[in-house]
Amino acid sequence: MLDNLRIEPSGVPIYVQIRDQMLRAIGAGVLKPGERLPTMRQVAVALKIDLNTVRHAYDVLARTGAIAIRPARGTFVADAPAPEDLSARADRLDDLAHRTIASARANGLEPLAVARRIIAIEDQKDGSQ
Amino acid sequence: MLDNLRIEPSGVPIYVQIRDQMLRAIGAGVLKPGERLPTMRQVAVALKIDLNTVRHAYDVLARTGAIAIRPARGTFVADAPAPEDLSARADRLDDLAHRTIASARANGLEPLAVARRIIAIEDQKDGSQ
DNA sequence: GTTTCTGTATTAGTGTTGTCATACAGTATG
DNA sequence: CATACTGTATGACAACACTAATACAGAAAC
Repeated sequence: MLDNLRIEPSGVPIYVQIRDQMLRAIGAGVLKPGERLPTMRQVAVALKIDLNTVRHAYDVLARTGAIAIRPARGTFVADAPAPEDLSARADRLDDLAHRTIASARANGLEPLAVARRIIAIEDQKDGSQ
Repeated sequence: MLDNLRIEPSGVPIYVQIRDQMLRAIGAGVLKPGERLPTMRQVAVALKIDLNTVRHAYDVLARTGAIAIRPARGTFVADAPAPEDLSARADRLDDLAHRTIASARANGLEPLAVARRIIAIEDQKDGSQ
């Protein structure tokens, strides 16, 4: 897990990059429910960033229920995958939706038009499958 | 037009509120292509905000081609976009849609769910205005 | 050409965000 | 209890976003 972590100077906040990679690892099953995550320090050292930056990422994940932080013991992938995963998922969905809307507006596009386009693209894929 | 402008302390930046209301007015046909917008000062005075805040909003609108600013003469709703603009616009729309789909997939989300969420958020905004 | 209207530019204050260095406190193991 | 691990907390910093006060410059009308 640790070896797969990467951060790049893309303008995207480091803690967001970590958060996303953790979510992906959990979603892909690389990290299973109950499994222990790399410690904050391990990540900090591996990526050469500050401990608090990792903490920030873990905090967000904990707040959305994706992981459980146990002080002085470590952090673990949340074991109740059903409800917690759903809420974390809803948060990510909301986040992506809002970012897309902001992006659309910034480019003079109608958010609704973007939504319709996405639906059209997806429908087309269904037809060809 | 001027009378319909409102800003509220919602945490949303003032210039964004103005920008959105202008975009809506243009989209709804309240402001027609070629028509003159309220001057920056008129808006500033009417809303009791700074001239530069209005300028910020107008700048964003101008950068996306929604309006045309003519120094010392006023600002005007952009004429109906040329065919090339329309196709460029379609390209940007397509691009954003695809990027959003990719982003959704990378995060284990259903693109269609994101589209539906965008629609829901936008509908909610309409209702609250 | 003076006045009065337009948008433009400069500068500054305020708050938030992202990151970091450093010190702290709880847990486990011997 | 000593040690080596966990996560936690505090304070500082730079960068940025947002808003504002103020002064500038071009166009138009008289």
